[in-house]
Amino acid sequence: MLSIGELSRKTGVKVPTIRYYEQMKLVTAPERSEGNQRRYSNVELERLTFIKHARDLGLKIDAIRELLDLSAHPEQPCEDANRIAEDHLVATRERIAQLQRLEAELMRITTGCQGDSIKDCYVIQSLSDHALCQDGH
Amino acid sequence: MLSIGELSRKTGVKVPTIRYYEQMKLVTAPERSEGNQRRYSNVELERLTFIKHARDLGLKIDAIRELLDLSAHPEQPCEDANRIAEDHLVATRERIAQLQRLEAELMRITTGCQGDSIKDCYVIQSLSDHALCQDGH
DNA sequence: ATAATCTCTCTAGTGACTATAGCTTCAAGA
DNA sequence: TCTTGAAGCTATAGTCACTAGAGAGATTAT
Ligand SMILES: [Zn+2]
Ligand SMILES: [Zn+2]
Ligand SMILES: [Zn+2]
Ligand SMILES: [Zn+2]
Repeated sequence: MLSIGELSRKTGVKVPTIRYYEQMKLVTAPERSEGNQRRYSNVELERLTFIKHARDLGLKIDAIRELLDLSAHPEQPCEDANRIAEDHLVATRERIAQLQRLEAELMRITTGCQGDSIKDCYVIQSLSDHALCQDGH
Repeated sequence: MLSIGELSRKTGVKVPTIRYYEQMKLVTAPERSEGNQRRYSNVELERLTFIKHARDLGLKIDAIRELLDLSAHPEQPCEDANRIAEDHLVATRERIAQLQRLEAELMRITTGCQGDSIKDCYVIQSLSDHALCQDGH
């Protein structure tokens, strides 16, 4: 049986975050010691490891909840799990594309200023006037 | 003189957001009509246009506040403005790089599943076991 | 036994908005 | 002028995924 601190060290999830996940019903409330402290078994260790990995990959809590529910039904088809992962991949790609447009614009802006005074600063001018931009953001 | 709705339409910033910016002291409280409604001049239109553009480029409110303060002193050197823009460019690039690592991992995961049942689902397995990943995230 | 560390609950704060409720004001048509 | 409907007002709470802090109690090591 693990204390919350030990579970935290093993998973890399911070102690207050574990308690937050319990509140959000992402993990079920574990057993308690005589003195009311949480005591975790390997089942919870594995579940929290799953959650951590999914969060690190950028999945939202709701998506993770769905995936956890699905993994509790091993005989069901896995199309829903695949769809969740694919949707997240698509969203990630869209986010990358958007950030790349911003990157191009920011590069143009930062390299355009010769470091004179504010009244001639190309950074300030560019922010004041979107017409100087190459792209629609 | 513009009402808040007209200002919203001209800038693309939603009405509640304009009021929020006023609360955050990003824009100063404008004049009021006899009936206590906000009335904006072109000064505020330009300022809000600047803010909108900076937000669209991903700058944080605090950075925008600094840039607005700087642009009020036209004779000062502009190195601080350049630094803010460059810092944001660096942060944007880091974010892109991180998302690209996630994208690669998600692509591997989503293409790895042949759509069988949950107990054989490669999506679920990958989330359970970071050792299957190619990269550290 | 004592000290150091951990854990408990509860509340509030973060960033940048968004939504709702219940009210008042404004502008335009009849 | 009266009326109606849109727009605006304030204040409060909700979003997401945590993070910080206070003040009390539990556990562990010496
Ligand atoms: Zn400059
Ligand atoms: Zn632009
Ligand atoms: Zn699958
Ligand atoms: Zn991984």
